[in-house]
Amino acid sequence: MTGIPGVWYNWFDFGGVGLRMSRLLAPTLREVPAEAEIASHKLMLRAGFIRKSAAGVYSYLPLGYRVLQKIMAIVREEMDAAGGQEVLLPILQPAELWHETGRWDDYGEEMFKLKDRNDRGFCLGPTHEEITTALIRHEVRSYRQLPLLVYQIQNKYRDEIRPRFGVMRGREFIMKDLYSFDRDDGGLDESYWKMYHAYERIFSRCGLNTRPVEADPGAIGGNMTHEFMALAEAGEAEIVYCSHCDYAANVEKAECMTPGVESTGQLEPLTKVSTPGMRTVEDLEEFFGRPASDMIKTLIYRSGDVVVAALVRGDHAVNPTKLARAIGSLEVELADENTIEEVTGAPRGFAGPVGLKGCRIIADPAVMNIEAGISGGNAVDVHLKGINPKRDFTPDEIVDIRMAKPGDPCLCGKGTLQGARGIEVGQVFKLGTKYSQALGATFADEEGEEHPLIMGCYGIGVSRTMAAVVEQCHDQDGICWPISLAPYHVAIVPVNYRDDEQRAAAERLYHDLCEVGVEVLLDDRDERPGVKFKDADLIGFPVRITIGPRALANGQVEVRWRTSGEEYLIFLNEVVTHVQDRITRSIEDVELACRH
RNA sequence: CGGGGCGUAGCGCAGUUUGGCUAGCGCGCCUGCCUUGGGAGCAGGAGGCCGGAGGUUCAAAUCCUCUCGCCCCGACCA
Repeated sequence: MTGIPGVWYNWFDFGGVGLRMSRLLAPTLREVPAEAEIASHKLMLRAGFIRKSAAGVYSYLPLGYRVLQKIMAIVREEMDAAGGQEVLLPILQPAELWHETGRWDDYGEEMFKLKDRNDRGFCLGPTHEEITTALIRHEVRSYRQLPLLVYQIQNKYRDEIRPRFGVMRGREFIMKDLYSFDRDDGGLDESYWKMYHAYERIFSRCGLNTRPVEADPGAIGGNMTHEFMALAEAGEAEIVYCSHCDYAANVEKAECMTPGVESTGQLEPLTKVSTPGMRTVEDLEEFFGRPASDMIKTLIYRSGDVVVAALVRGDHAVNPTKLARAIGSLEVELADENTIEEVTGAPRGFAGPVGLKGCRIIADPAVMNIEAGISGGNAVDVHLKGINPKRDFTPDEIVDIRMAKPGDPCLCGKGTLQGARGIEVGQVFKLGTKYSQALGATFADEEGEEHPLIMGCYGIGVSRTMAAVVEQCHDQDGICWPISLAPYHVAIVPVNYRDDEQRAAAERLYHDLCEVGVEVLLDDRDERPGVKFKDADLIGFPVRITIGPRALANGQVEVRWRTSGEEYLIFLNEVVTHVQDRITRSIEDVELACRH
């Protein structure tokens, strides 16, 4: 079969590279289904790409499945090019493995758990660290077999607290996971960056505008990780990036410069002030006539049995992820009213660091630069002013627990942090030995000494990537597929298919384009032209070739490019070569561009 | 899990407050005519356990109880 480079032909035939619209299962909807909120969800439903089967569980119709296949093909090419080997692993996984790593309980409610007829525990794999490591521990013995990179592209299952936005956050979703096994940190580092760069290529080949950001490793463990964020307003993640340097991070992790001392050189005496009913920073600003940056916000958090007071400047917010890290736990939550009273001796709104005894105190460095601050007095309706942190209290720890926000100065000292929202389409992790140790996956070095394998894991949300692309590539009329992912490259639209001349020209063009390997859909329906144009725009074919009476009389047809709106007439005898060339070139351009 | 909302034809909705006649409208679907450069027009037609179960009543889409499902906002994640 001749073909266009980069186009992946499935081994089970789609019925050639062409298809007639009258045969295609793509039920387009004029009206927007009530359940859809964001553009990608609406459009994927309306264009007949997906249908819902349960909350967070979707069927992919032919057009949707073709797009998925193309994404997977790109992922495969890049994983293989980076030395990955594809495997197929169980989705149904035995509970014992998950008990060995402790994640049967850690994963909790989010894991789909089930039992077989003999009452043995199983789960539907939410991820594949356990099963992969368990496989490798039996098969890899020697340093000579390293590094090893294995990956799989499969359905994963997570009983999400709140599935939403169509396939963006499903409970059943397709994910690529690659696991790297190395003998030492140097090897891991190499694997990590190999994947990092492969990800950059994958997403640009998919036509996605992504940005790698530093992230918090969270529950999965490990110590270094980047998330690949597709920039989009509908994104659920908040990121910041520097206007000057390369710094970019998830806000959960983001750091920024600690504001310097704006010294007045004058210390004030510590004074008690009666502040009836004033609980918020805003109340205090008004009452004292001082800016929020003079306030010491004191928030009581708990994590299990541990209670801590978190101190940040009044105009800053606490970053719970950083706070959790600071106290060495996975998560923290704001303490309830009772706990606050117990610890501070006052109701919520009057906590302060001076004289606070009931718990650990963690202060953000910015707090320590305040010279004469205001904070709660640990008694009803009492605040203290003139607080000098260095003089009046001693935190147990001074550590960055502040939520960075747009406008804050970057650590580089030159730029300012900008804000953006992103869809997390991929993540690369340095895992270390957490799983290899728990599961006893070791190798023998040159001396015959056993060591745990050093692991990394690297995920791509394949189905989510599809939604992210639609989120970035659409307009009022529908989806604008990048050529590399389009379910078909070209739609041929005869204005009136019943017209003999138009039909003959359309059929010939259809045949010729198929023959040179262009993926083409012929709209042979007996519909009025408006209907066919609307559907073509909605589905998002990169190229539309319209065959109408006027141009056809001159032996011409109209070529229109979906994304740019570029439109021109071309002679029938040139159109095949022309379209094939342009499509080939635009695919190759993207591929070349991401080779360096 | 907390808060809010919704389940009536394939899709979008009205009707529910104040129980009552054959359960409606638009889109889509089927048949015919007509029409063919941006979701045409006319005529005819099919399609409903009004989410489910129980109750109140002469009578329930409508009132009561219980249940199931879905959506949105929050805490989690590819």
